[in-house]
Amino acid sequence: MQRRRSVRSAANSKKGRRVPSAKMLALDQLDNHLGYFVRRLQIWVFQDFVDTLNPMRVRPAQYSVLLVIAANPGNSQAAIGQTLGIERARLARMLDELERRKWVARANGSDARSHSLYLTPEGEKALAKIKRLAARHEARLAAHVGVKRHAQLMALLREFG
Amino acid sequence: MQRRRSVRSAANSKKGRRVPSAKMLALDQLDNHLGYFVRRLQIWVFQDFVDTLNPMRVRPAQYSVLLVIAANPGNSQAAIGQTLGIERARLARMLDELERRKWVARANGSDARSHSLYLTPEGEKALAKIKRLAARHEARLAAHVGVKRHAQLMALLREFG
DNA sequence: TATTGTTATACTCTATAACTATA
DNA sequence: TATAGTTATAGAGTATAACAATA
Repeated sequence: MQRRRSVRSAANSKKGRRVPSAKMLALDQLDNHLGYFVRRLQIWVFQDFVDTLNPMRVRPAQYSVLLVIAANPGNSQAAIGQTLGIERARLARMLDELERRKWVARANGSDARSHSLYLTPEGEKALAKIKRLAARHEARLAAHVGVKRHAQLMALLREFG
Repeated sequence: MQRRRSVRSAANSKKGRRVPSAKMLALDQLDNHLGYFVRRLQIWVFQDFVDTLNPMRVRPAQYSVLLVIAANPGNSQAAIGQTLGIERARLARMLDELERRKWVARANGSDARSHSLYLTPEGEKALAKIKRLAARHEARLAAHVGVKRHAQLMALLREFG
């Protein structure tokens, strides 16, 4: 269900196409758009997260869902989705996958329309491993942007929202 | 080819499903991941960009390509793609679309394998309008995160990447 | 009537592979 | 043999709509 390890980490490998020393062109107005830099950083983060978490085959959105279920057991799909900004149709299919892997269980709540979400014991164990890998990713990210800049960015973005 | 104006800006409209005052759950470790905040901000930026640029039907990646072609006329697809980190297969199809709209022209370069990219006069005119809308988006973004924070984030990210 | 969750469709973006035509 | 560009396929993520069961 998941793509195999990214080739990025194996750049210039026997199979990989040689990457010529990137000719960088003028960015013009792009240099004045915060969104451009945010996007470039976000792509790096996403890629490194996927590579680092590859042993557990977990993607960023799945990780966020597992964390929020673990921290708020018994909540509905609607609550999880609203917290993380994940669309309910997408979350339903994501939970199908997490349930298939026996990490998450959908129980029946008081309101018969909704499900109460929990991690299974197996899910708790998996999440412990996942958290260790996620911490490793975060350390790489800090090294990538610079430890000081990482702290400054974190402070600015956290106080914002 | 492009989706109609997002419903987000028309939240709680007659057709839209009512959004209950979002119940926010504990984020746990997510609060220590820079990538989480970057991702949330990136989603806002992307959505606002698409909404603001909707009159010209231009998406962020298209905008970046138009800008870089305009600032570096005559370059190859490979050079544009490397500068912006856009995969060549994706760029080829994006240029098909921009050529179809008569904004971009692919000329033959010295090397018969490559194309030299230019904006057409029509493309130049369109880009002028697009730049005005993009500036409006950037002002909204600054208001959204706070003008001071916007400047701080810009400085941090620009000096980094 | 409104909400929760589900299924389905369509489009964007990313990742790959295979192909052509050149070099 | 390698490069520039194209075409094709698959998966993730997002946006919508429509539906069943329940409130």
